[in-house]
Amino acid sequence: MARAPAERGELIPVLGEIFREHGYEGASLSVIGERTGLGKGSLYHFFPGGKAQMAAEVLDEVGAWFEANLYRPLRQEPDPRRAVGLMRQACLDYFRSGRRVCLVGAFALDNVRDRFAAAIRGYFIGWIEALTQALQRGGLEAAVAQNLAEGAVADIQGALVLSRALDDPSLFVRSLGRIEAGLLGAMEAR
Amino acid sequence: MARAPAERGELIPVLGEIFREHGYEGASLSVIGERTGLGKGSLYHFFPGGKAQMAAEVLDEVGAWFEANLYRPLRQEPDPRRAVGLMRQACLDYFRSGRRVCLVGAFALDNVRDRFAAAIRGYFIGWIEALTQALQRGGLEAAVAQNLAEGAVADIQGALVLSRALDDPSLFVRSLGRIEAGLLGAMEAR
DNA sequence: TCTTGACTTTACCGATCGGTACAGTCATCT
DNA sequence: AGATGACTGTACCGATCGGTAAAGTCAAGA
Repeated sequence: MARAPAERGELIPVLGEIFREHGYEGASLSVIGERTGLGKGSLYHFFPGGKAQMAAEVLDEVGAWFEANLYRPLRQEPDPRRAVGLMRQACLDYFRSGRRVCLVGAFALDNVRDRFAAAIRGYFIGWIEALTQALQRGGLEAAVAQNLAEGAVADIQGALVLSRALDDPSLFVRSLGRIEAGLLGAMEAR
Repeated sequence: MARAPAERGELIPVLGEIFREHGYEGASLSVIGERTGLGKGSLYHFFPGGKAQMAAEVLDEVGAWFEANLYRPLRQEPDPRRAVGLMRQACLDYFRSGRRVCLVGAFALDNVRDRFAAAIRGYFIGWIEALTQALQRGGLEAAVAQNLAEGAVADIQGALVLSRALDDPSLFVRSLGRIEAGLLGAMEAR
């Protein structure tokens, strides 16, 4: 960043990136101040609740993005095969082909999970439900669709872990292809 | 812990649990001291390299456990179907049916990844290679086996993330069943 | 009995943590 | 021009961070 943002709203994505890179505990106020170009005074003016409020708003924003760009298309796209394709593309974009980590997943593994349990839970529940709906529209039975959806979401999270562990973004891209193929195949088999 | 361990070796698993629960940055020396029952003096007597050495030795121990209880059986068990079953059971045991997080996966998402990159990479490479070998013994072509192995390891990591996010260990148990079935099915289809 | 050395206890170090207080700054409105 | 209020810079708070130093404890060996 290195310069002050025009609006408070522009601050949230920057904070998101900081939490993604450093984790909650690792994102110290000095790091945040440095990256946002804002002193503590300004930060506490915008976020009287301090770091916890910053993280909460970032989680909200992430949740809203996924709702608008992933869950809603999954629920509304009439062609379920196309819906799954949209999900794949949205993931590729959002996670920068595996170079970007899932903030919510990282928080889930961290000991801050308890503090943001509701937001974390809502993020994944929303994803699984939306994907389940799409799969049901593809002719799959509710229980089967739910199981497949859980597996696919878990697989995406795992692919992010693994591609970061091996420092190999292509693994994430490949994984997404395999996951999409698996879902399409299941719907194909009716 | 609450009491001093008889041997230094008994310290490592305790440290592992601490890092699993608090992450690297969250595992402060005061937390470590409290849980191990050891003061800073003792800790630095055993680990002159401080927290970094503790984490490194924990990673080594975890790596050794997986080598002995997962990778080696995967490579050596003559019946590949049984090998996959052993992997499932070992994961259920080690990850306490999803109640326990994968330390290496958590480190991979954390910003300490770079510091322990080699150990993290080795852990996952070893797992993927061993599983790939088992799948090849099951009649699968090298490239196919490698792809399936990557996917299975990622899926396990993702199941850990998801079951912790939803606070639902049963999701991990179910996922492991699905993963095993997928691998067995692929070998079945030759 | 005296010595040795592994281990522990305690006090301390400078740095940094999240957070607070408050005096400025500065564009906008009256 | 004067007042308002959003925003910022800076100094500071007590607590805690990772790490060091050194005196003290104590069982085993000579």
